[in-house]
Amino acid sequence: MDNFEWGPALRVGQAKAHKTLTEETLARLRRDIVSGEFEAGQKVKSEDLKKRYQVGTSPIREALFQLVSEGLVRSDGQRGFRVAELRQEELLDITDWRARLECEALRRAIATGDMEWEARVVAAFHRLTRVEGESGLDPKDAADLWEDHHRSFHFALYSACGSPWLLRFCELLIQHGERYRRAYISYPRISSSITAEHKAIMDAAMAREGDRAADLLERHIRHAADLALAHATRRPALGTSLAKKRRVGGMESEQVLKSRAPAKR
Amino acid sequence: MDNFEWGPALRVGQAKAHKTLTEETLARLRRDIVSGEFEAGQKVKSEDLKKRYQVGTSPIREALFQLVSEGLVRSDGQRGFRVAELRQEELLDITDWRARLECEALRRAIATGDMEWEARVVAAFHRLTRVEGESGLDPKDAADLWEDHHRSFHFALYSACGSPWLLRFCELLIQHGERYRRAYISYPRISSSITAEHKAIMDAAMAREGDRAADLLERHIRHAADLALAHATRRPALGTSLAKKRRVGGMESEQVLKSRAPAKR
DNA sequence: AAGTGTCAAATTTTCGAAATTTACGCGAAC
DNA sequence: GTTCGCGTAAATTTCGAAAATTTGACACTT
Repeated sequence: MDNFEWGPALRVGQAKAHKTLTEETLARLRRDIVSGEFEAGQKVKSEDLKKRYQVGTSPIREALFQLVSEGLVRSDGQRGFRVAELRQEELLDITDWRARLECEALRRAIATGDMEWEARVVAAFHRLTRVEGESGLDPKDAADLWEDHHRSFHFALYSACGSPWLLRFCELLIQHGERYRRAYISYPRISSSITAEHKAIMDAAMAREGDRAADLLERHIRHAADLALAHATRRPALGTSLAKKRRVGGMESEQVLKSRAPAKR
Repeated sequence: MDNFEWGPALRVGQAKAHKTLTEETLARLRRDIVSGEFEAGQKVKSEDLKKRYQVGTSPIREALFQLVSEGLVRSDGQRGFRVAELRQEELLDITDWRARLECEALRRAIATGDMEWEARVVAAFHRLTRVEGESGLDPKDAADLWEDHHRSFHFALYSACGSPWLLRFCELLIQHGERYRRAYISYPRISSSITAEHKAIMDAAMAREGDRAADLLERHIRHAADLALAHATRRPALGTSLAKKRRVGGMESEQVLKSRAPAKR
């Protein structure tokens, strides 16, 4: 509990109530970018954001600048902001480093984690499985909820790694990884195999079997990325190198592209 | 040439002229924090910064928020900003990751770097050695100048690693490492042994001997950190609780609180 | 056609002041 | 002597509008 100095970014559950408008806006904006509410490469006009989040110029810009530093947003000279593009290349990079760093973090946590860490992991896993059964929610909300808890579960696993910097790097990579996954796979179906993977990782961690846990985790990470890549190549339109985000008139693109409209309320 | 999407942070030389006030303020503020112009843990009042940098509220706050994300500044709820503290523990963490990640980056660059990369490295080294001979400057300015080129040299070495994320992580770590070094060693004397280390690393890299280069680089990084730690324990005032970090024996005590005065225009 | 220059609209950046919130001092009560 | 309240001062956050910059269109020339 002394290694959490950083990033209110990924906290969920009894998250500290966001106190300033900037913090709140940051969290919302980040969520909306990661969840694909904004398209990759899209220009974000502060005027739009002001209307969307009902705040003034300052909180918007302050939040945007933090996201620039996190790599989710890019700021072009005096020409405003854009959502970061998606490139398959980058997904590979992210996946490699996730595998490297998260496995290392998990090993360290397993080596040194105490009972409190175990409790955090078990609790996070429990919440994750609970949330998977949740019904009666708008699909988008359900996805958001699941992703929140998914992130929390992973983060809990690493939370006892003892290295704030490692934790921070994992935090960034997880976030970006999630964005790729959600962009490429319009809806993350919560297959039971994923759940099984999580359980296996947790079991290995609780049994303090570092090698096995790391191995399972690496598979888990690569599996997710492979799945995303498979979808990506199937419908190559997303964001990247295709200059114009021209909606190709095919039937397949109809349903998958342009997955969701901005915040229906 | 395609891996530099991130961070105007560490560019030097023909850096793109900072266009917005926010960017310029960010660069200046970062430099002043890293160089120790602001003390660790010190509260930074936006009013003071406005006067110091002669800009309005927005650029100040926008810059501060980016630094929060980089870990150089912390934002306490609605209670303003503080310069991040220094902890010997964290220096160890940073050093470990620098050794790991920078060596990896160097290996990759050596494996795949092209002639342009070689040219960048050689040029950066040349500038660094040139700057070391520079005389007739205010010591602080000389230090700033040297550090700029030192950073550039390291960054050039890794620039061909092919992984934007790795590069970004190195960028962050180098920055923080520099802050620790400069905080602990009030004035970095440019010993000829440091220069020799740089030359050895460069030679190994140009000879495409990855193992040797990585080994030298790791020594270089750890050497710098050890030096800093030695100074740190000699005058324990800096930052926070000295905790119980051993690492380097030496006489403690000898209170030389307060290494340098803030600001000074 | 292609290039150029100008002007207006749109957008971003920046400022300064209002609105909130926190910090501090001082007296009263226990 | 300490703790609690309360009111004022100081600082931070937030807003909205002014200033500066970019974008796009249109006419004009080559």
